[in-house]
Amino acid sequence: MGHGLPGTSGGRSQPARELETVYVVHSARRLPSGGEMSAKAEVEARSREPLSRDRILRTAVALADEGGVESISMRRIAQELGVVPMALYKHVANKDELLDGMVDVVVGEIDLPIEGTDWKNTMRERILSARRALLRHPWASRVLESRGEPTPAVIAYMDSMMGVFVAGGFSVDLMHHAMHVMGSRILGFSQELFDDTSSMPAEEAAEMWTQMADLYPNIAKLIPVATTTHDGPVVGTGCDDQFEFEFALDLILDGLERLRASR
Amino acid sequence: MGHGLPGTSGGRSQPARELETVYVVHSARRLPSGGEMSAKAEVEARSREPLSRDRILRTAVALADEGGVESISMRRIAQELGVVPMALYKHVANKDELLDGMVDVVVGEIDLPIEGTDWKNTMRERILSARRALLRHPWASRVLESRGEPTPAVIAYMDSMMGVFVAGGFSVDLMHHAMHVMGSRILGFSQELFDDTSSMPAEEAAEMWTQMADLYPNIAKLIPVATTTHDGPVVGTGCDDQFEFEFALDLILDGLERLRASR
DNA sequence: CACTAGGGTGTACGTCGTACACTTGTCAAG
DNA sequence: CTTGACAAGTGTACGACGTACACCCTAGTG
Repeated sequence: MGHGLPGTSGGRSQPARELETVYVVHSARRLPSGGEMSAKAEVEARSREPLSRDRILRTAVALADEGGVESISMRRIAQELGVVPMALYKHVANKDELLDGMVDVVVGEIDLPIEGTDWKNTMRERILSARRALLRHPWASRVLESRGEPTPAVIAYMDSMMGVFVAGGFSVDLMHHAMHVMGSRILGFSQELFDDTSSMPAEEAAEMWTQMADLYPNIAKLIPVATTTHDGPVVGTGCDDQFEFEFALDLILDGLERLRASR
Repeated sequence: MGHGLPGTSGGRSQPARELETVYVVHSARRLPSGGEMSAKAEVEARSREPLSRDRILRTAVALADEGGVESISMRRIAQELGVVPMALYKHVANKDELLDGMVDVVVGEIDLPIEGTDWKNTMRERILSARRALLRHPWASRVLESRGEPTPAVIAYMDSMMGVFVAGGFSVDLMHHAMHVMGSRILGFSQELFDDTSSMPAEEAAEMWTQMADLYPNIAKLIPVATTTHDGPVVGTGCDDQFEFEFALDLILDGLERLRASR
C-alpha cells in the first residue's frame, strides 16, 4: 500500500515527528525514472482507486470482519488504505458516521422480501436472510445496538417489514405491537447475555459447570441435554444457535398469527 | 462538587505537569498543627470514608445515572472522589471489572422472586422488577449488552429464572428453549433499534414522518395511532413503552405456557 | 526501634478522534 | 500559457483516554 509519491527528489527523511507513532506509509514506490508509462500502469494496478467513501467503508467492514469492532479505528483503516488518518475525513464526517455506513453495508446484504406467500413465510425468510448477513459480520449486531438513531437504511428495512405485516392483514396498531414484540429479532439477532457458545473447549466448560452445580443448579441441569442437540452432533458447548433462533422466532410468529386471526 | 479543601499552608504549586491535564486534587488536608482533633473530625466528616471498592462502584453508578455511559471514565470517577486516577486500581483491576461491578449493583436491585403463585406470575413480576431497576439506571442495559462474559450476579439471576421455569413444570430442554426465547427480555429490557421515544418534541416528529410518508409509508401510518395510547394521554412521541413491553412479554409467556401444557 | 505492607500519588507511555493549516494535483476561464 | 480556484491528501497538534511503574507515606507489627 503506498500513496503520496514524493517525487524524484529524494523524499527527505521525516522532519518533526514527536510522540505520535509513525505510520509507515512512505511511498512504497520510488520509480527511479526510466520506466515511463509502464510505471504509471503499475501504479494504477497497485490498488490505486482514489479513496472514495465506498472504498473506506469496504475496508472498514473487512477489517471488522477479521478483527472485531475494537480493531477499527480511523488510524487503522487509514493505515490499511495506505493513507494518512485525516484523509478519511474528506469522505466521512466522523467515526460515528463511518459506523453508520458500515451497518448500511450489512443491511444492504439482506435479501428483498419474497413474494407470493403468506406474511409469516415472508417474514420468516427475510429475517433468516438478515440473520445470515449478521453472521457474516459478527460485529454488526453490536454496532447496531450501540448506535443511537437508526440509519435511513435500517429505517427503510423496518418500514418494509411493517409493510409485510399490514399486507398480511394486521391492523395498524397490531402491527405496531408486533414490531415491538419482534424487537431486534426482526434484524436477525437476539442479544443473548448468556453466550453459551463460549470460547472454551466444551468438555472443559461442562466440567466447570458441574463443579459449580451447587451455585447454579439449574444451569448445571443443562449440561447433559446441551451436548446432544438437534440436527446431529454439534461443536462448541453444544447449543445449537440456529435452532434456538428459529424456535424463538416461530413461537413469536405463531403468537402473532393467533392474535391476527382473533381480531 | 467541591472536594479537596486546600488547607492553610499554601499547597505548593504543581511541580512538573506536562501535557496531561491536571485534576485538582492536591492533598485535601494539610492541618498545620494547632487544631488537634477538631480538624481531624472535620476531615472525617467531609466524606472521608477511605475509598473502598464499594464507594467507587456507587459513585460510578451515580455518575452514569446522570451522565450516561460515555461520561464514566476512570479519571472522571477519581475526580469525583477527590482522588488521583491510579488510586482506583488498588480496588478494581481495570475498567472492565469496574463496569462488571456496576451492573452487579443494578442486578442487586432486582427483587427476589415472589412465591406462592404460578410460574407465569412469578416470572412476570420479577421481570417487571428488573425492568424497573433498568429504568432507574438507563445506561445499564447498554453496558450489559456490551460485556462479553456475564458476571456471577447475572449468572445467578439467570439460574434463578431457570429455576422458576422448571418449578413451573417445564422439562429441562423446554426450559432451555424458553430462556433463548426470552433473550434479554428476561432482564427487563428489549433492545429497540427503533427508539420512538426520541428526544424530539413529538409534534415535530409527527410532522417529520408525515413529510417522509412517501419514503416510509408504513411508519407514517403509525402517526395517528401512536398519539392516542393506552392508559391516558402520554408525553413523548406517544409510544407507551411500558405497555409495549408488557404486551410482548405476555405474548411470549402465553406462547411458552401453551408449549408447556402440550407436553 | 526498624520492617513491612497496603493505600494513595506522580509521571509517563501509547492510543484514540479530530481540529486546523498546509501542499499538491486537476481543470476551467482568462 | 498562465492563473487561480477547488478538491483531495498531508502534517502537526491537542486533549482525552486506560493503565504500567516507581515512589511515597502511614499504620501496624515484630
